[in-house]
Amino acid sequence: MMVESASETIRSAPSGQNGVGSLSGQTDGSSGGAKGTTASGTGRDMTTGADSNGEMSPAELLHFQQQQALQVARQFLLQQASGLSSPGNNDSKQSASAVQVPVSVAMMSPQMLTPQQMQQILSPPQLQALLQQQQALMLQQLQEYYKKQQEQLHLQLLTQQQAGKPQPKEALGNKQLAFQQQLLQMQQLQQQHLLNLQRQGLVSLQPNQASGPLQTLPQAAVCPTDLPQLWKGEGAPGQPAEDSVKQEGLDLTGTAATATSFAAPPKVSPPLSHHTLPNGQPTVLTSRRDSSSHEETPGSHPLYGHGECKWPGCETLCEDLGQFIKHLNTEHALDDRSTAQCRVQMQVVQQLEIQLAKESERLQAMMAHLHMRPSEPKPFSQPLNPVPGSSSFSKVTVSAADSFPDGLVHPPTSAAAPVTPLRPPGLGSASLHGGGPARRRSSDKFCSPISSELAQNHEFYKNADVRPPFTYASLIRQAILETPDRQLTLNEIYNWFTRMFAYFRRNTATWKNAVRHNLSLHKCFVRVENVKGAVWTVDEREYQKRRPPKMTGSPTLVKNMISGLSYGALNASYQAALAESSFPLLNSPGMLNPGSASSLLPLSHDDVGAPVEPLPSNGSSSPPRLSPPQYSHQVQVKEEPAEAEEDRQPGPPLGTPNPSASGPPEDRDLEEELPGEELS
DNA sequence: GACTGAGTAAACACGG
DNA sequence: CCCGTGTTTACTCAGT
Repeated sequence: MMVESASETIRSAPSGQNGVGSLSGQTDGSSGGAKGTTASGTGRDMTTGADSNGEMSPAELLHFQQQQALQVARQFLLQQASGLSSPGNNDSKQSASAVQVPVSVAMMSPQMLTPQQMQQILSPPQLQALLQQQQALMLQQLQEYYKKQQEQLHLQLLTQQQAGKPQPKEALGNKQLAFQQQLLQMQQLQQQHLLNLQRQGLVSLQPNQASGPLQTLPQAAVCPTDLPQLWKGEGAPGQPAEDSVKQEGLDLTGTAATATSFAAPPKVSPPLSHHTLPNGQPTVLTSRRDSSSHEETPGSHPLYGHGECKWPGCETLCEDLGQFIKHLNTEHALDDRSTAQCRVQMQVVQQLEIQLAKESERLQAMMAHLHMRPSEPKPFSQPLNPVPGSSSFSKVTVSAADSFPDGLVHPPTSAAAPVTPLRPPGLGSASLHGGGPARRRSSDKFCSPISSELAQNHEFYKNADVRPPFTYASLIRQAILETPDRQLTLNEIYNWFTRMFAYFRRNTATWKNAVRHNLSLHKCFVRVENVKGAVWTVDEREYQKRRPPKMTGSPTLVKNMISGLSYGALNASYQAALAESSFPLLNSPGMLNPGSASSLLPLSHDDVGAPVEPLPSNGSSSPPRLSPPQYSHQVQVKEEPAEAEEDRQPGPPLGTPNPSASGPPEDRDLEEELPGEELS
């Protein structure tokens, strides 16, 4: 019909979803724009020279860091007094602290400093600690700084690409080079600063310590490829955060990632007596390997790649794995230095994790923003879990959940998806299946409780001319239950439809007729003569009955259930389904207001009461549970009295064992209902 | 292929 | 007579 075609078009529109593209675009834009400098300019400047950069110059940064270092130094001295450092004896304390900084430096500044340079700087305990703290600070600063640079570069790259002139990779490489030069410069400044400190007696350097303090900077340089990738990963279109995480993990393979796995300080910090294991690997490394999937791959090692040692700051070339192992054992044995390096690496990882968390948060916020735009509803991957595999029961579940219009029961939708999708759950799958009149029965099965679904996509349905994935019955019921007194006139129902759904602002004759048809057809809708005329109410019991579980497949099972004699015969899957479907109900007892609640309760008592108890899955036979919706449905359908009306017979059901009353007691009911509904 | 739920269309009755 | 409301029937479609 026309309606259908209309919905069809609408569906296609949102499904086109170019959200990804826009998302990425925004990401890039925000990231780049936030920096406040023109990407192009920055990039070129960087190519030529470090100082021409318009942003915070390395010198400035260094100056700032130096000031911080002084401050930290004072703090450190105080801390030393309080014995904050390593618990071990004085020696260990000294050695540990003494090693840490240099090591970290060494591992961080591999590319930047030559071994000689690194050896050059020696550090006493205090300096070590100072540097360590300073390092943390600078690490953060550098990472941010570097990130900015990368953002700019990325932005520039994008800009140029958009201009149809794909920038040669060299350009980017040059920029990175320039940036590294900047870093180097900063390192040098830092070294000078350190020397000054040394002269002043603030610190003294030990010869055997690997590199100077400045190496911290390089740490960022070590990760230059990592950070940008991480950033790109999140910003890149179609590249979910997960990918970025993966990338990070990959990039940091052997470093950050692995370090994280064995980040437990106790393991690392205290110098262990034993250095190597049978396999020749250091204890620390071994443990790391063990936890790593890489370990399993013979001939590979997380710390070995491209023929060189990936140990932070090492890069020693190794012909093969064997040589590498040897190298590991000799150069990276479990000593203070390695331990300190691990610590530093831990810091790196922590920083990255923090950064990742931040970026993830941002990504979510961006996605939320984009998806929540009512004007541009975007299709969304099915956020709901239609309970695959239990289709026959899912329906019951839905209906049960539907019984709580107040929205107390929220489908997994919101929980599952970080962002509340505007796109109606049912649209993607069944509700909009093409062609023909809108037959959304299936969608109804898939959709979450109408109340929550509506609550979440309220704006969407309100503005988008999309047919809601609910049946007329469920919509009518929702409309009625939304009102305080749980009753509506026909006209009010009409109004609710038009108010809530843009879709129902057209073809009024059609859907109004359908509404009337449903009101009359379904027993769950009860017409009540009111002072002001006739109003419609909902009989929850009937509504629940309306959707008997698809037990057709197992008539015997149904019979068994009805008889109430073979509850134990219920197969596990069915019981599981019962339990599953029961949860929604369990959570939403409050949803029922006096009126509907009263009507619903009987149901639970009737059907649940006897039958449920035997069911182990639910564990509790507590009436409020209504756990066995399907079950109850079945029973009701078959034998339950049709007191659908106003459920004024809560007693009978309870008192008289309905289950067993497979016939006699409720004859009248059966006669009333069966002919019409079941036997028809 | 039968059964069933759902949507649509239409006829009809009734009362304001 | 028109309109809104309510009931009922018939048909079709889709899922099981």
